[in-house]
Amino acid sequence: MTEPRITIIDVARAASVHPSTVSRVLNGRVELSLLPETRERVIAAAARLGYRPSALARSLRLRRTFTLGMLVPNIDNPLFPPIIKGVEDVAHSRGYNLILCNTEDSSEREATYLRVLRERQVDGLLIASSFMADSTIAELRRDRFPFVLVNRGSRGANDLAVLVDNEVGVAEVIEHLVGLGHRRIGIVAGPQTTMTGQQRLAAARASLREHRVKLDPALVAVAEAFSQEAGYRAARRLVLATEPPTAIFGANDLIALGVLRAIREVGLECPDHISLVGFNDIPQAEFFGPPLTTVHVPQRDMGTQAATMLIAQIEGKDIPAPRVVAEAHLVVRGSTAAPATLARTEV
Amino acid sequence: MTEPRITIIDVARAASVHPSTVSRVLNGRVELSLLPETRERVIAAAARLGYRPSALARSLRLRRTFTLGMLVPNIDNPLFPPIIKGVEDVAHSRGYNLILCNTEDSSEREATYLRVLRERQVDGLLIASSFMADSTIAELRRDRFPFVLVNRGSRGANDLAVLVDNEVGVAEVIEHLVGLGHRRIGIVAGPQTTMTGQQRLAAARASLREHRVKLDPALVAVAEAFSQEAGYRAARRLVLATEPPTAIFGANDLIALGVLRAIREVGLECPDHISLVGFNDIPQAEFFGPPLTTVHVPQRDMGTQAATMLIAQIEGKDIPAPRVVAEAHLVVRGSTAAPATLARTEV
DNA sequence: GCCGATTGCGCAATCGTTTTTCTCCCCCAA
DNA sequence: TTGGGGGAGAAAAACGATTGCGCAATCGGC
Repeated sequence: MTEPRITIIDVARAASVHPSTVSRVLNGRVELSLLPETRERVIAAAARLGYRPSALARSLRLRRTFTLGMLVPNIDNPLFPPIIKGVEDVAHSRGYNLILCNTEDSSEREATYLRVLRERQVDGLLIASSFMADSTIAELRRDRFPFVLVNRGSRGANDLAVLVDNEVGVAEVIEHLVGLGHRRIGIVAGPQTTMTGQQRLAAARASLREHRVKLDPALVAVAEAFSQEAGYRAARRLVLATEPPTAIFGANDLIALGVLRAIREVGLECPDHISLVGFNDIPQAEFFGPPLTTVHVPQRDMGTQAATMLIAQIEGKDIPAPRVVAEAHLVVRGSTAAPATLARTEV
Repeated sequence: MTEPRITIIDVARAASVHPSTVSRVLNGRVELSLLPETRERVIAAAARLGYRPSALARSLRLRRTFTLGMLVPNIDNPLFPPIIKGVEDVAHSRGYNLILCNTEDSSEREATYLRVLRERQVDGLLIASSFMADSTIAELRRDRFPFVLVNRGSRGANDLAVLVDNEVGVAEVIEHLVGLGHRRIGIVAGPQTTMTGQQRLAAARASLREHRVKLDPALVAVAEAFSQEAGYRAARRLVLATEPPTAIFGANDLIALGVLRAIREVGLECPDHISLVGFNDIPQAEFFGPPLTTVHVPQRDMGTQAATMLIAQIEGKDIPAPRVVAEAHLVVRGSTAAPATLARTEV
């Protein structure tokens, strides 16, 4: 730390060559021929001195950092870790590093991080943060800064993006609930400031309409975040309604957990009194009590695809399609059942 | 991207001053006096041109990156996200960035990442990765490279570390189980290549001895990782024993989930046939079916403490104590109950 | 009106690489 | 003997910032 850094110049001196020669040897450049003996001398000297190249100086000169930045809304949401792992896998195997930034759903932090990442000259950006203003994205687009949107769309026509098929996923949810006999279905939507929140709510509305099931406006609540707490707060109104729903669809699994808490708090049980469905199929969903019926999305895959697309863009390679839509399918577990009233009439 | 970068020189030209003046204005240096008018001209020019300082060049010159590196064994383990958030909070508020690296429990990846982080000249390191060889840590110590261990110890006497009080936590677990009447207690330990794995197993043995409860060697299994899958594989032997345990302690919550799966797979129920306890109290533990009895550790706090210590060390400030031991206390939920046999005799 | 202090800013070196261009030297052929 | 060619490595110019030092110009004091 305090002792002077060993530079390429020290190595050059130790090997009695010019620094530029050291650089060539260590980077394995073949354009210029080198005596095998010189090469060995340099390598030996570098090893002996414990030379560690300065990525900083290298990046400054190369104008390339081999670093990717990733903006995640909330790492506490178990949806993201697998995505991050996917990204990291690809990045690592292609020689890139990842700087991860947690925006905490705050657009102020988003802005700060974005600035910092650009100042640090990351080679590209993965944006999973859904609050980010479209204007910010437009700026990136204008600057031709490489980026890929993950799990969120943009108004920009052909921004690179890896999306989830919210329509199909939500349709399967509604289909399942209606099929079980539910007619009084509640929805705890995600924040309507996010595209995902909007899409899932719209898809639910459309799907209900298609099944000719009326959606009681009193049974629609909007959570201010994709979190358990927000889900809980939003759900309270639904479970306390004079005529509560027999099933509730939460816009993601965390919201669904909040709903579950609200259900229990008023002395009801899931799925006996109210069925519950989430979205995302976070890693522990099958262990919940009851095991959560939810929509599975290929999390890790989304990460690897996004990273692959980003690196392709950075390196100027061809990108097959600007947007990848990941399949989302319902996984039926224990949190859904036929409505109690129906069960009763059937008895 | 492709268009030439706007540098401090461009700003200087636009404001008709020398680059050094621009630097002084933008860094708010007070040693040297500047005419307010000049200052404004520079600021205006910088804003007009959309000047973005190069963190790379700055770091190179300053020999300081204002970046922290963090090595995490597995971001999939819900224990870590809250810790990471704690770290990030502090880092962010003190003007530092975080590079997060997921080592996947692979010492090879650990080594690679460590090298990369040092080449990138991070100012300090948070090490939560528990596989890391002591020799590697010794090297950091020898180089006087700032680092803080998180959720793991080291043989090095006074390395900075934020630890969990495994002894007390485990003692409470055993006390609880014994108090409920369990005498046939199984243990699924964590990898014995990690200090945490060793400590928790040793603490359990000690605590059982203290309560004069014999530990049947047939009821001790070691998981090769702190993961659900590893826990499941290790637990199968226990639940298939001729005389299975009436309670099992899993070395962390993920292992406990694996145990739960193994319990169910042989047609038993938790806690009716086998009680289950975990460790860490990961965020969704209370929603599991049954809600998991486990040891709570102040995750986010550990992160903030570790980051605070690291930054203090980097900035050469005083550090109150080299190691902080976070309290760990049992949280009783639904996965533990009196043993079935006992219940029967009591009836 | 002169001298020294102070103010305001320019100069140039530096951080550690990479890469293009240049030089030197040796060998061989005419 | 001379000129050309090519192989091996040296020189030097970037990359974009920071900062100790120095130099004018102004100001105050006597």
